[in-house]
Amino acid sequence: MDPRALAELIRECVQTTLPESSGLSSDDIALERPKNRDHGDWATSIALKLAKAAGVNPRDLATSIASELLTHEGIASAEVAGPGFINITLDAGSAGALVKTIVEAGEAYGRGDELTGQVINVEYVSANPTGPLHIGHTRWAALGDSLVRVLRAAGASVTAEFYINDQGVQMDKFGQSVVAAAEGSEPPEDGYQGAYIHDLATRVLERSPDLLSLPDEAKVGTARDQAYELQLGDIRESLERFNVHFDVWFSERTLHAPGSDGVSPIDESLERLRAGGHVFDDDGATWVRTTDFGDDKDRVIRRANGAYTYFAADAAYYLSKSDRGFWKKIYLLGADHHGYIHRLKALAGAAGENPEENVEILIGQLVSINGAKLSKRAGNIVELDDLQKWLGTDALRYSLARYPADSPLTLDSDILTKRSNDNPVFYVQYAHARTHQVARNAAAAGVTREVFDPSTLTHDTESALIASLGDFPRVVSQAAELREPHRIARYLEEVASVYHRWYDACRVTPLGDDPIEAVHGTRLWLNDATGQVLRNGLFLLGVSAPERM
RNA sequence: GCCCCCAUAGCUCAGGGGAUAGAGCGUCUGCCUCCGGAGCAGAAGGCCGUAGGUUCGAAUCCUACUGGGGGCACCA
Repeated sequence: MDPRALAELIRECVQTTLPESSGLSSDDIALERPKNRDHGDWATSIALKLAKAAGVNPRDLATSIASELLTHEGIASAEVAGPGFINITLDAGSAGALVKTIVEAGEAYGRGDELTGQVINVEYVSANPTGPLHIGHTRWAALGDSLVRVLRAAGASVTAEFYINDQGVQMDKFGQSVVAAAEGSEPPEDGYQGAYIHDLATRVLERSPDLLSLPDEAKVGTARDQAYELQLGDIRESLERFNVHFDVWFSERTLHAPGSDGVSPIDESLERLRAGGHVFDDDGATWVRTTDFGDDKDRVIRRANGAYTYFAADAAYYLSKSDRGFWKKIYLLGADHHGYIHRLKALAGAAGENPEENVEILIGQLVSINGAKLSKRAGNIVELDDLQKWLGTDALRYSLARYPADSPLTLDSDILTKRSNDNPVFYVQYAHARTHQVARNAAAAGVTREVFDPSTLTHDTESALIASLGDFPRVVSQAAELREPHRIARYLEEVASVYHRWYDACRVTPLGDDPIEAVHGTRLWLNDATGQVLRNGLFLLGVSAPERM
């Protein structure tokens, strides 16, 4: 019996004992795994929750529900504890049936439909194409990609998008910096520096040998656009190597570019906002009254000199996402961008959407790492490429996805480079490799999955492992709803731990010359189910699940 | 000044109202005659920043304060 079925059963029992609770749905049944295994497979506090409104004693209500539960098949025990908890133990056969379900579902196990029908755009990383990705981008890349995977697992239709800030003065500075490197002259003030700029200059010169003989304006423009293309290509390659995939690379320039009618998307979006009544002119400039939607000050969208602000591009970009059919726009931003929250929410309001529902901004705190060498190449930052070569994709992705985004994080390089259970990613991957090793050994010993008798799975570690595997769908669904992929990692560590304990206590392959019995084949199913769950979970984190290590 | 985030074991961190607050590291003690010891079992270590409040019940929700991080452009 899986948790959903159990929750439904409890709901029926509650309704039988307390008829006035007919409005209850199985989602209202708070079902949790007791921390202490002695308290059974599952516990519910439903009696505590309902007692007050019903005007009855919680323990009495719990006792009635528990005795009703006991009349149903599959429930081994239902005991009332403490103020009114009901501790439920499933019988071995009923609990173990889940094992076969998992193996048969395969990759689909854990996927759900909670978010089916939601069309979501997730924008993350969105680095300027003027230099390599650094450790901060790396955190959002790992987190964002995992979030996308988790949302998809929950049934959502998700587009992963990278917004390229390829317009504006910083791009010109970038071009000037490359020219300076090519000429061997001083870079501009606040320009880009580091060996990578010289590398880019060399590559640009290879593509455009006549660069330096061009007139100044064309020279900077050419250098800028060529270096931009090269740098963006490097960023894409870095991300693909990091197992992070974007569906859409959205160029800010396209928002500024006039269409055949001479009107740019930004021009058009300004008119749309104006038509909505949220635009006013003051002091020669054009403003959006974002204070109507909770912003702390109104925002200039077009300066008195006629130039659009960055906010104008934000607005046009937002409308583009809406026009492309995205019901929900999720932004992953660094802590230094939290000032954007009100502005983006206000844009949603000004666009006639619901700021609470259509925009979601996840602010991530800073990340740093002990023992990292700063990149001389890119000028004293910690680069994604260096981190990846140093720690490996799996360790890096896992350790970044393992923590919630909203707490500052300091990684410990000593632990990440170890190949032992100090290092959680190896602990989990090792458990997965072990499921394959056990399966190989079982096959060699003649144990097969022909027999499946879940009533033989009676050991404490077996009921614990089964219960743990049964949690996976709800963990995925929680991770999706809360936008917290780190829950997957924590869960996998739990599964790995319970699996190792089981492995220590229960053998799949009989000892010595002992005969092969039903329990061995059944345990092979359990072993394989565990491997499947670990594999499915690691996939959601973008981490490999090796069969041998 | 205003806004956002954080504060849990010596360290790095989990714990979206529930039972005795957890994991790994570090410290201490056990377990290799057989499926990988890259593992397992156990011990020690906590006024959950402070003070109030809500609740049958608060690390969790609310308020204030203290301490730390980040941010407040007609820059991009």
